[in-house]
Amino acid sequence: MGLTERDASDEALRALAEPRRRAILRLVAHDELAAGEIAAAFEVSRTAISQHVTVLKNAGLLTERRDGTRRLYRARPEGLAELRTLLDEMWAGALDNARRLVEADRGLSDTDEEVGRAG
Amino acid sequence: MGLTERDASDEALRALAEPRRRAILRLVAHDELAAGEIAAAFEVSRTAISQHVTVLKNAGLLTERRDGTRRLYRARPEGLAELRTLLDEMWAGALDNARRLVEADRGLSDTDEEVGRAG
DNA sequence: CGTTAATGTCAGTCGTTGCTAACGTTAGCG
DNA sequence: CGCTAACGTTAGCAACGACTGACATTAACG
Repeated sequence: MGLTERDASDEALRALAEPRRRAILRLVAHDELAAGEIAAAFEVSRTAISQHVTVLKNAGLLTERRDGTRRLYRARPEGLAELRTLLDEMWAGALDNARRLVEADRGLSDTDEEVGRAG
Repeated sequence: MGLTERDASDEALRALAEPRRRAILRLVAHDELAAGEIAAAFEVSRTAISQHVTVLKNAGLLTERRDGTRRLYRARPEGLAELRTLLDEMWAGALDNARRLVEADRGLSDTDEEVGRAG
């Protein structure tokens, strides 16, 4: 079967996988900035930044607002929230696994598995 | 350039960007499975699965336990928690932005800080 | 209407990565 | 030992993605 997963969560997760895109997102999380201002914060060309911004916009992590020839961007909290929901789902599954180990530990003292260990 | 970010969060985020790796993670979130069992759940070769598991392990999202010639894997909740923390930081920034807009609507004026430049 | 400013888009290059096939490694069995 | 089973590892290839330079587009201004 096709493994070409194409939902919004996948797109947003893949967009966040890029360090440069995360930097852009942090930049526009505090203030609404124009494309030129964003590009000025990096050493790469404006073309690269424009493409990154397009990816972030398609992923629903960014909002575009036009003001004359300029285009202002800012982070979209809803997009981040969706990502956190996806992570929470996986986290719930892992927690279910951890709880199973804890229950097994109640009845058995032979196993030496460690769960929730800060390393 | 000096933008080669190499912390654990970056590695985990990039590991989760792959749909196949997310599927593996969901698989071992419910039960502890051997490498062969994981590979049997997909159409790709065992080699590909082994490499994906290595990536997930290096990202701190997986735990390896050896039993004879077999290697059992299960999800590590801490790794997911770190990712959620990273997302929460970004989310906090976006919320700060939203709160600023709300305060502006109420007529309050606040001092803004300069944006950190990369480079 | 022509010019400039701000920005997006296209084609091509190059590093990265997910994949397969072949080989190496470790643990159990006789 | 030799043999088998369950893995990981390496080399090589094809696809994807990030980047740059050149061109297209849109809006203000005289």
